[in-house]
Amino acid sequence: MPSRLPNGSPAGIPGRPASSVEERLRARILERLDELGWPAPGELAVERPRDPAHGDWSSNVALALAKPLRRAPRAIAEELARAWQPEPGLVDSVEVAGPGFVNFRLRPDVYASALRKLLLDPDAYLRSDAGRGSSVIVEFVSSNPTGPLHIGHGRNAALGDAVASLLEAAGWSVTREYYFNDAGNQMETLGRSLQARYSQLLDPSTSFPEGGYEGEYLVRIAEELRAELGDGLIDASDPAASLPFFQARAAAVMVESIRADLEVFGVRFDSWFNESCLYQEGLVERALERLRDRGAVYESQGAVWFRSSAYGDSDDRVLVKSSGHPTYFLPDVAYHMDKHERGFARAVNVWGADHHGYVPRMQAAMAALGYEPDWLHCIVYQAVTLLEGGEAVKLSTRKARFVTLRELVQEVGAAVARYFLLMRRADTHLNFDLDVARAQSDENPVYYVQYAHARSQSVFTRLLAAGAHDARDTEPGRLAGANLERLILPREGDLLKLLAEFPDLVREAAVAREPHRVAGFLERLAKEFHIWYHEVRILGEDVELMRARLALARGVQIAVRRGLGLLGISAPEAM
RNA sequence: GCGCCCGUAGCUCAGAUGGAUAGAGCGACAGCCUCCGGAGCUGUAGGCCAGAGGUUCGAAUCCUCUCGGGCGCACCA
Repeated sequence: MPSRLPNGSPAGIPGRPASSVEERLRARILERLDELGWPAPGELAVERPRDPAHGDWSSNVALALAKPLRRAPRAIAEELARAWQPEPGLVDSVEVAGPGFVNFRLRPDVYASALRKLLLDPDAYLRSDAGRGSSVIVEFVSSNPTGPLHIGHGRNAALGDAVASLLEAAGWSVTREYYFNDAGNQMETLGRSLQARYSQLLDPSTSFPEGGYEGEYLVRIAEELRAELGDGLIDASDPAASLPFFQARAAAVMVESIRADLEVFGVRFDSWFNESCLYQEGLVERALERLRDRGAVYESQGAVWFRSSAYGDSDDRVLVKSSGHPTYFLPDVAYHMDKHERGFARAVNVWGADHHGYVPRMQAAMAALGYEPDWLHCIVYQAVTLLEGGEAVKLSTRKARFVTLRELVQEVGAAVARYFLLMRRADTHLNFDLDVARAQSDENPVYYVQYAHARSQSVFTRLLAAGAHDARDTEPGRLAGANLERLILPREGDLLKLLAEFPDLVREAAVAREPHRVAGFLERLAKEFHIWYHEVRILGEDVELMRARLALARGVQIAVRRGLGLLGISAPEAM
């Protein structure tokens, strides 16, 4: 995954959409440097300046070349601007400003043709080639089925799914996988807890195990069990004999319930992976052997250790306890080895902040196994605080006072829940304000974006209702043929430029694995759309102008729908 | 004690690979519906980017330290 893209070949820089305006301008700049006999700078910034007075696009090329050329940046910029040949295709004017910025204004038809491409084939328009078709496995949620999913799992699910979608848009072949720890002693505790709940139905004085899962959901499962199979599930002379049954039952019910919760949330996995398979197929032992072969393992005090400190971790880690049982870590290494052996070119994990300490040891294991340093990427997200009435609602699986993901979705809807969980950077703490999420008002940013989509739809509906046009006149393919030169208002230019940024934004968000950038873009786009909508009348007597404006509205609508789609959020045609 | 994340407007947060005068939403205040959806639009106020040094043409951004907040430091998972 190139986080930094090579500047070498003007013809086609890998990873950038070939059709993107930024890409074309970047290529053109590099051509000019080549003509002048100047080197390409190591890092070339081409970006949209905040201040429109600085042009459509701006580059730091002269500043970056100041050192290698040993000349003043301003002089370099001026020479570059002078050498710029008049050209029909892309650049309209070049200016030098400030300490040596080179500012470009592009020909309007550049943006018009970008809109046409968006209308004709949105998939192709948005698709970049950063992934080049190679495969990546995105593992997320992977919560142990000891209780219902809560809002923290929701952040994980929303992030993992959105990152997966972004990677797909960036040209990766993506597998979404859920890793299910069905072999650990948490599952045993779960079984014991269920068994105790069942016993309590028969004899309320039965004690509940220390550290058990106290949630109400286990009482319900116990009641179902009793209704279904009666009172005789526990042999009084040998209570332990029934434990595996309760464990299996509890696990099966919980997994199904998690799957259903995720379904309601709009998240589906391609694959569910059971930890127990790793043991059954001997992968755990093989992982240990592989580490041993590489000289990364030693024994001490009756335990087997991984020399992780030799691979960047702060301490060595136990793989096999002196009891002879593996730690949690060893099967996890085996699991990642399995991902690698399944042929994935990259792996992405989505982990809660409470696991951030495991990143160095897992990376150490990957290094010891000889994998590329960036084969595994861990996205670590910070905690979610649920606020209601200005107060934090405490979350705790064990103590059972919490709002489940399912309740949250029922309360505010999947769209709002997902948007709120994705609109902030993963590495900041997230305050999820239930009161704002519940509000169907201008407090709620989701509706602002969705409204842009619904609002443009209503224009098409209105047009058709008037009777003079048929449905084909509102089709994107048809509208691509509109005379877009009629879009001469500054607002229309702003919208067109914003739409032209979209492909690069999607690629950058994918490469950085940061879905919140998409949310930010959608809010900007919706804002520009609403301003424009307020300023102009789309439907009117001048049919040519109307068609141009319909094309723009359609382009915005498609971009909003695609962007929301990347976040796993619906784009309603009416609200 | 050590490690990771965070500290930007009253609140919640963006600020891309260091770039030009620090941004948005909400809240507050003042406005806009004979007009395609007012879940909208316009304007005003609000900042020593936690603090102190350093690197450089240039720092909210990189480095060091201090102070705050969160999380993690198991032969648990």
